Amino acid sequence: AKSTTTSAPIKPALTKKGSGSKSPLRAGAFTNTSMPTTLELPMTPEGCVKITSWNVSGLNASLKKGFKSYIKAEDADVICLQEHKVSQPLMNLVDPKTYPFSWWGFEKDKKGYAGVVVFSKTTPINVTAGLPTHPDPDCTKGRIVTLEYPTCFVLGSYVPNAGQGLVRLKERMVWDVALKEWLLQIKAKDKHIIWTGDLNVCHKPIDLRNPTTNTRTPGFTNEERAGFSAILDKVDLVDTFREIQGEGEDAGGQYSYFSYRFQCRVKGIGWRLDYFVTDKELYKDRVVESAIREECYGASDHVPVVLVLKGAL
Amino acid sequence: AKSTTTSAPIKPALTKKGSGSKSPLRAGAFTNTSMPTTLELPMTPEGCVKITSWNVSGLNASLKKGFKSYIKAEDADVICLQEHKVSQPLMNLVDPKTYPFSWWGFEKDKKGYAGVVVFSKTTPINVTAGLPTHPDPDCTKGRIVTLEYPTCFVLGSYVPNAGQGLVRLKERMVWDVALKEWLLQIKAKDKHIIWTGDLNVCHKPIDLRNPTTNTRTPGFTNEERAGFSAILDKVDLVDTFREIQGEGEDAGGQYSYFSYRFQCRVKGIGWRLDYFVTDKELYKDRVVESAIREECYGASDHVPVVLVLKGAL
DNA sequence: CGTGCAATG
DNA sequence: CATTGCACG
Repeated sequence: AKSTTTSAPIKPALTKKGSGSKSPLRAGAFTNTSMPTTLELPMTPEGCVKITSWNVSGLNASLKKGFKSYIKAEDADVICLQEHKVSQPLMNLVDPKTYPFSWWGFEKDKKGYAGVVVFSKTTPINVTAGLPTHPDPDCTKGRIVTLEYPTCFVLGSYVPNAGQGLVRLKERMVWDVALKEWLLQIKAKDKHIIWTGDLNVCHKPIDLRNPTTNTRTPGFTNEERAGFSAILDKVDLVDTFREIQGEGEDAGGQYSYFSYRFQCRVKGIGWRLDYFVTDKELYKDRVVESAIREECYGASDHVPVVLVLKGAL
Repeated sequence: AKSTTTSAPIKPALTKKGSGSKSPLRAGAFTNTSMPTTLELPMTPEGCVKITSWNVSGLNASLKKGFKSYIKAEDADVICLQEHKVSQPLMNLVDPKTYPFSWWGFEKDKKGYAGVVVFSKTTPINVTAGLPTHPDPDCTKGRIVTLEYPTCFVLGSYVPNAGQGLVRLKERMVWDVALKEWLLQIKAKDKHIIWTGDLNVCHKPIDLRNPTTNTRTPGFTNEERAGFSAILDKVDLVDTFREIQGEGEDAGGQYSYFSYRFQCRVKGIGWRLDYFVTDKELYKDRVVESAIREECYGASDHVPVVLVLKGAL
């Protein structure tokens, strides 16, 4: 499954690639609607670690549609999954020898809803379930986990959706504030921060295909965008993918989510909802690549995103 | 779709056929699990009418699995369907020119549940929705309709299931009594009676593959069997299929329902739940055939049953 | 247009 | 092992 032909340079992503105009379909864009039968992904470069984040939109369904082929092909050091939607840990989802550490989070009192899980090749020093700074921390345990490694914190998260008609926009804003507080608390511990997951926000117009018609759609309201901006500003973090790609004319058109409805995938109508957000030092000194695995569509309505870092976690 | 090669004799079914031993699979038994791609069924004999009854287990699903090919191949004069599970009439389910009459019954306050519908080439004199003799007649309108034709009443029905753990066995017994009363009322009008549908009962051990292990399973309790017996006795009706086939060693093994579970279809583990029950005079003088369309499996967990009658309705 | 659940059979 | 509606996205 793994390609042995690629021996990536240390900073490949910093040479922008795969981007294109905002025209209906970027040149060479992927429009497959099911997982490719053979999946070859670049090896993790020597001396680097790779983290992947993927909203699987239901593990049981994803398993039938190529989940494992992606996991094997990517061979990430840390795997963060969102919306597993199972009510018990699934065994042998990943090879337990390769990933001795796993942590499952479940939504309180709502079976088959949300849920995050992380796997890791190395065992973290410490694990924090949920958002301790949230007014109702118990209700966040299915949505976020903080893994402490020697050099950094890795946060795998599934940020609450504001809901149809924005009925849960207030709860979302409460979450954003609580998360900001939590990030400030762990930042005080003088370790690097890697915040990943389905953040359920498009930060800027460049991050979705149709910004003008979606200003009151969950994920692109001013409130959510401001909430995200505030976190980046106050905690002094950067959106690694955007930082690398820039905001120029040719930087758009790469998305991590394509609605199952209206044939959005084939039409290239997507949203960038899945991120790797890091502190600036880590970004500057250690980030090698921040990429969207757009070709890995079909086992979910989201595709995985990956971050490659120099050094160890 | 219709076969023009068959010119059936007037009383074909009275020569028993298709029956066999109760051994795991009857010789020549159908074990297809999806609708046959080409479906040829005998034409209605000259001077006869044909009625079909079919529990479709969800019309929308059935439509995707060959519903229309059966309807066309059978070309019945009256079509009685049960468990349509839609909340509004579906248009063009059958050709409205061929079947100018239709009547839809919906379960009160329970969308996507039960529901009967009838189509007829000739328009009945009178239509009675539901069971007027029932303590709560409104709650029976999704389950039974009585069509009055010049020479007979045709009742299309979906008899309430006693439920898991027999939690609704009492309601079922109330229904059975109410139906008996209703049949006695219409019998007083000196017309023939044809009661059809998914009657949700196996009358005798011969009517299901595993009688001994199912004495407390809904559909084969003493209470339900006695309720059915009482109707036949008190209203003086006969189970046409059993009357023709008899109760001998070779008469079993023909079923109208095969659970989706446990590969019952392939194993030939079935139940005869769908009937044509008539008054004895009609049976003696006019019934030509009472058959189970066992080959028409796959668009539902039930197969259609048909009755062929001499003369007009 | 998908995921999951719950009720129903 | 199917069907449906529902909540959610």
